[in-house]
Amino acid sequence: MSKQKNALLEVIRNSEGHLTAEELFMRCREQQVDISMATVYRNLGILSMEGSVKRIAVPGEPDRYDKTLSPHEHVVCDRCKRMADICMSDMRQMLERWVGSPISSYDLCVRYVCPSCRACERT
Amino acid sequence: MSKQKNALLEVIRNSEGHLTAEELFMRCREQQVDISMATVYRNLGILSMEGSVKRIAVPGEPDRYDKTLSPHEHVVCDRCKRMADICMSDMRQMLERWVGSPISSYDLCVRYVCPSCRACERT
DNA sequence: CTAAATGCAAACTATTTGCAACGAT
DNA sequence: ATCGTTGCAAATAGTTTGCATTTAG
Repeated sequence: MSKQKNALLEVIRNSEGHLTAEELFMRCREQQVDISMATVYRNLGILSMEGSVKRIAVPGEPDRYDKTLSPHEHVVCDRCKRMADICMSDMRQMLERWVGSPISSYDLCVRYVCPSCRACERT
Repeated sequence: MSKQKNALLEVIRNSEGHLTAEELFMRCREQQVDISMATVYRNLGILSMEGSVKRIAVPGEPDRYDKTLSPHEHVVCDRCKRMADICMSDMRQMLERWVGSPISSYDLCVRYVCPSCRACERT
C-alpha cells in the first residue's frame, strides 16, 4: 500500500466521516503528504471497491466518504450542509418486504434543518 | 407557455415516467418539436420548481423526471437500469419519528435486480 | 529490472449560464 | 417596441483516464 493510499485511509479513519474528495485532499496535504487529486479519486475508488470505506452519494453535491461500514442512513442539513448518521436498524428488511424481492443496496438521504441551524433561524 | 415548454410537459405526462433529460430531448425531436438541450434543461428546472414535474436524483446517473407528483419511492434495476415506483405510505412519518424533528425531504433509491432480469440471469 | 502507483493534463458527463437573435403581443 | 424565450457555445463541477515518469521491491 502506497504512502498516498495509506494516508488517505488514515485521514478517513481519523475523521468524523462524511468528507468530500476535495476535503480529503486538503487534509492529506496538511499532513505533508504529497498527493494529487487524480490519486485521491483513484484511491477512493479502490478503497470503496475493496470495502475499506463507504462512498456516500448526495444528490446535487459531491460524493462523500465514510469510515463507518455498518449499514446506516444519513441526514443532511439544508442550511449548513453538514451530514450526520442515523441508524434505522430494520430499514433493509423493511424495504425487502416492500419490494418483495432481495435488494442489493439502497441510498437514503434525509434533508432537514439541524438543531443548531434551527436555533439560529428563529428571529 | 412556449411550444417547447409545453411539448416537454406533454412528453413527460404521456411517458411511463422516469426519463432523463437526454431521453426527453429525443422524444421531443421525434415529435418534430424544434428544441435544444439548453431549453430542455432550462424548462425542466422551471417545471420542477413550479411543481409540475418531479426531479428524481439517481446516484451516479443522470437525473430523471417524473410525472407522478404524489410522494413515492423508486427502485432501480442493477442490470437494465430501469426504474419502477414503489409506494411506502408512511415512510415520511417514520423518518420524522426517527430523526426526531421535521424533515424537508428525502431521497430513497433502492437497488435490486428486477424480475425480468432475474429470469434471464438463471443459467 | 519490473510492476505498480503517481502526477499532469486532457477528456468526460451532466448541467448551467451569458448573450445575441428570435418571436409573440 | 418590448419582454420573454430560444439556440448556441462556452463555462462549470465533479470525476475519470491516458500516458510518461517515478517509486518500491
